[in-house]
Amino acid sequence: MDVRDSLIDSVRAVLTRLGVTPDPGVVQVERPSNPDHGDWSTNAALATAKAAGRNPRELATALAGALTTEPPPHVTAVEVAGPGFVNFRLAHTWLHDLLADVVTAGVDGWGRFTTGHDQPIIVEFVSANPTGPLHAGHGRGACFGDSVARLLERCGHPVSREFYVNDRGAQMRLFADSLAALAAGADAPEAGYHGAYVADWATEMPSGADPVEWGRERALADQRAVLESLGIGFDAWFSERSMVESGAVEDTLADLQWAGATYEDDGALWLRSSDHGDDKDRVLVKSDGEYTYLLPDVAYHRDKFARAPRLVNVWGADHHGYVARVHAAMAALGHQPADLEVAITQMVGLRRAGEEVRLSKRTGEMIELREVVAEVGADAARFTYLLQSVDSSQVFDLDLVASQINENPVFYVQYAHARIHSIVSRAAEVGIERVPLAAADISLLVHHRELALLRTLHELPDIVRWACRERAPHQVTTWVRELAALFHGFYHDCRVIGEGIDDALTQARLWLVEATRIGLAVALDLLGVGAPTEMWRQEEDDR
RNA sequence: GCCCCCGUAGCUCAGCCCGGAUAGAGCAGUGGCCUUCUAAUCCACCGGUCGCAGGUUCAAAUCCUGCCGGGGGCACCA
Repeated sequence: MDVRDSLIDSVRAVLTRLGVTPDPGVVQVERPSNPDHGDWSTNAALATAKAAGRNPRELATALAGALTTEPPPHVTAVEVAGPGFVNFRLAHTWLHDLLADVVTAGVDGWGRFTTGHDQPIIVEFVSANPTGPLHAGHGRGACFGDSVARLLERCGHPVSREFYVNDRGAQMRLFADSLAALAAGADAPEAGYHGAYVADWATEMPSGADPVEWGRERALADQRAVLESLGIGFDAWFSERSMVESGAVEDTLADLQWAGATYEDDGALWLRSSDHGDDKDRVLVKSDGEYTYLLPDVAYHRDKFARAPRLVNVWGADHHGYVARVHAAMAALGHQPADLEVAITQMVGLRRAGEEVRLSKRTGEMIELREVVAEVGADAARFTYLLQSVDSSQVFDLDLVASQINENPVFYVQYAHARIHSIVSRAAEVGIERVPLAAADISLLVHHRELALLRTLHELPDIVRWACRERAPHQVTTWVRELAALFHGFYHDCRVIGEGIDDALTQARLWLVEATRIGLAVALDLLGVGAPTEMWRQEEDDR
C-alpha cells in the first residue's frame, strides 16, 4: 500500500476513536515543502476541529498522541506544529520500499492506471484545412493533443486520434482555383490563397490534374509529413466530403429537424442553438443551398459519439466562439454537452533573432511548422510546445530553442537520461553486473541527494493522474525538469562507480539510477520526446 | 457591449482544481567547483506590494465580487 494511503487510514481510524468522524476526503496527507515540517503532514485536526466543536491544537495533540502510541508503518515520530498541523517523520525505509515499487513496475507500469476503465475517448486535434502547410501555431495543438492522448492511454483509455479534414466547401474551392490559376500562368483570385507555397505547388501539379483532388492530396501529404516528423500519427483522417457522399450529413440534418431544433428563415435553415446556451441561432444551410461549416462538423461529432462516449477536441483560441454552437447541436441531438470536451490552446507567437515574427495568413508571412522542426529539431519543438500551460499564450523563441546551451531545458532533461546510460555503460566496461534487487542493500541509500530523487519519483503517479484529468501535459514537463535537476545533483555528489565506492553502495546506486531512468523515460514518453542514450555537444567552430 | 484566456522575481513561467505553516524554478546578474561515471553538470548569493480594491475565513497567490491592463472571439467564413 502506498504510504499516503496508509497514513490517511491511520489518521481516520484515530479520529473516529476520538469521536470525530471526518467526511470522506477531508483528511489530507501531503508532503510539506519545508523539510522542517516532517516527511508527511496532515491538516486533519484543522479541517475537522470546527465541525466537531473542538480546539484544533488540542485535537491535533490528541491525534498525535494516539499515533505515537500506535505508529503507522515507517513512522518514527509524530509532532504537532503551527495552528494544528500533525507532522510525521518517517524512516527512510518508506523510500527504499518505493524504489522497489518503481523498478518492479518498470517503464511500462510506473504511473500507469486503469482508472479509465477501458472507456474509449476520441481526441480530435489539428484538423487544419487541406489548403496549405501547417504553421507554427498548429504545432502547439498537435503536440498538446498527442500528449493528452498519451496521458489518456496511460490512464487506461483506448484512444483514437483523429484529424478532421475539411475537404469541401468555399475554402477548398478557393484553394483549387488559386492552384489552377497559377498553373495556367494567371494570378490567384483576389480572395484566394497567395502564399509562396501555392505557386510552388502549382508548378508541381501535372496538367490535366483536378486541382481540387490534387490540391487536397498535396496539402494532406504535406501536413502528414510534418506531423510524422514530430512523431504524431492519426488513427483517422476523417473526411468531410465522405460524410456528404455517405448521406451522413443529410441524416444529421434530418435528426435535427426531427428533434424540432431547426427552422427556416430568409431562405436559410437555422439551428435553434440559443435554446441550448448559445448567444444566437446559427445557420446550418445557407440560402444558396450550401452547408455552413457547422452542419458537416455536427455530423462528424454525431459520428464520433456513435463510436465513443467521450470526446476531446483541441481547438485554437480563435475557435473559442464556436464551442457553444457545437455543444448546442449535441444537446439537440440528445447528447450530454459535457461529454464533448473542448480544450482551447492559446496563441503562439514566434521570435527569431530577437524580433517578434507575425503569423499572418493574409500576407502569406507565416512560419511553417516544418521550418520550426528543421530549425530546432523534433524533440526540442515538442518539449517547448509542452513547456507551459496552453491557457497562456506562448512566445516560441526559435533561436533559443535551437541553441544547445544551458538555457534550453529539453537538453537538460535529455542529458540526465544520457548520463544514466553512461553510468550503465561504465559499469559494463569495468565488469560490474547489477545484482538482483533482492540481493542489493537499498538501505544504504541515505544521502540527501538519493532520498530527494526517491521522494520525487514517488510523485509521478499523482502527476500522471492529475495531468490526465486536467488535460495538462505541462505538469509532466514541470515534473521531469525537477527530476532531471535532482539527478544532476546526485550525479555530481554521489559517485556510482569508482575508487572508494563500496561494492554494495554501487549496487544500491545502480538500482536508484535505474529507478530514475524509469521516471525520466515515462515522462519523456508522455511528452513524446526522445530519451537519448548519449548526447555529445557539438564543438564550437574554430576561431 | 457580451464571452474566453492571461496578469506571480529584470525576463520566461510553475503553483490556483481541493485555502494553510518563511511563495518556487529556469534564464539574466554576482561569486565559487573539473587529474575521478560526458562541466549541455553542480553550489552559493542577489532578486517578489502574487495587477488593484473589497468580501468570505482562525488562515487567501489560491475561493467570491468589482475594477484596471494584455491577448483572442462574437458571419448565411472556416
